[in-house]
Amino acid sequence: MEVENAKAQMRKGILELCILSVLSKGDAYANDLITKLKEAKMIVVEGTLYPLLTRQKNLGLLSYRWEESPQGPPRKYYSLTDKGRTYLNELHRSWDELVETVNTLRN
Amino acid sequence: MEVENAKAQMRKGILELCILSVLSKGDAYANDLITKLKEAKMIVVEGTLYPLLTRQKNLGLLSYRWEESPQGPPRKYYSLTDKGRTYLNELHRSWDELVETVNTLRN
DNA sequence: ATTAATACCATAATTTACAAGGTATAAATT
DNA sequence: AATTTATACCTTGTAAATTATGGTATTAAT
Repeated sequence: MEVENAKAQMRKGILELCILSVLSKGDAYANDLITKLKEAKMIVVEGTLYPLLTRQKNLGLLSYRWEESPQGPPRKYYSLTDKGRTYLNELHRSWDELVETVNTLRN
Repeated sequence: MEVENAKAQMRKGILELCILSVLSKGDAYANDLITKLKEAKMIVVEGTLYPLLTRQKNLGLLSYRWEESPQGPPRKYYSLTDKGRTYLNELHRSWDELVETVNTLRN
């Protein structure tokens, strides 16, 4: 049980990196993101995702446009901005450093 | 600035793994840990470390003994228990999975 | 006796993810 | 025409964690 908690903790803070990574490969709306992240075993729920997307948009990392849905209300498609792309690169560097750090401590 | 925040976020939840990793190589007291983690570029502050050590001790992952200091008050040396060692192995597995997940999303 | 260095710990505030619930749109069903 | 179903976005309250801050205690040196 404790391990589950630890895994959840580890995932925190990496979500941002994962979301931007998915968007770097193509625009997506919320459900796309949830599906793709779940496929990669990175679990996210709506209540976590929506505020995060809004925050990234407010920071200028993302933009969005409305698009009709084949069924139901319109979808908000998010797109990585130039600023977001730059930021993602920095995140990737930080992530690599972190992996290196853990390896160092681990031996 | 935003990147710094993100880096801090990423570090969260990985601290536990790092602390146990350091202790797996030998007993240490709080300042030892801070020094060694800082050397590996994993920044920790006292206010984070002490509650974490206490929690891990309460979970039975760590034990401790008092030892005289050459200067100043006695030191609390923490030691990994058998349970802690088992737990650390599980954390390592979780960490490897997480690295794999991020790699998948990243391409 | 006072100061300085070391060390442990507790409390309050901020931040974050998550659970839960709410609102709205469009198509299909009755 | 009205209701149901599926989809989609969003908000609020709660629980958990880190961090900032400050406090207490011990030892040695001044």
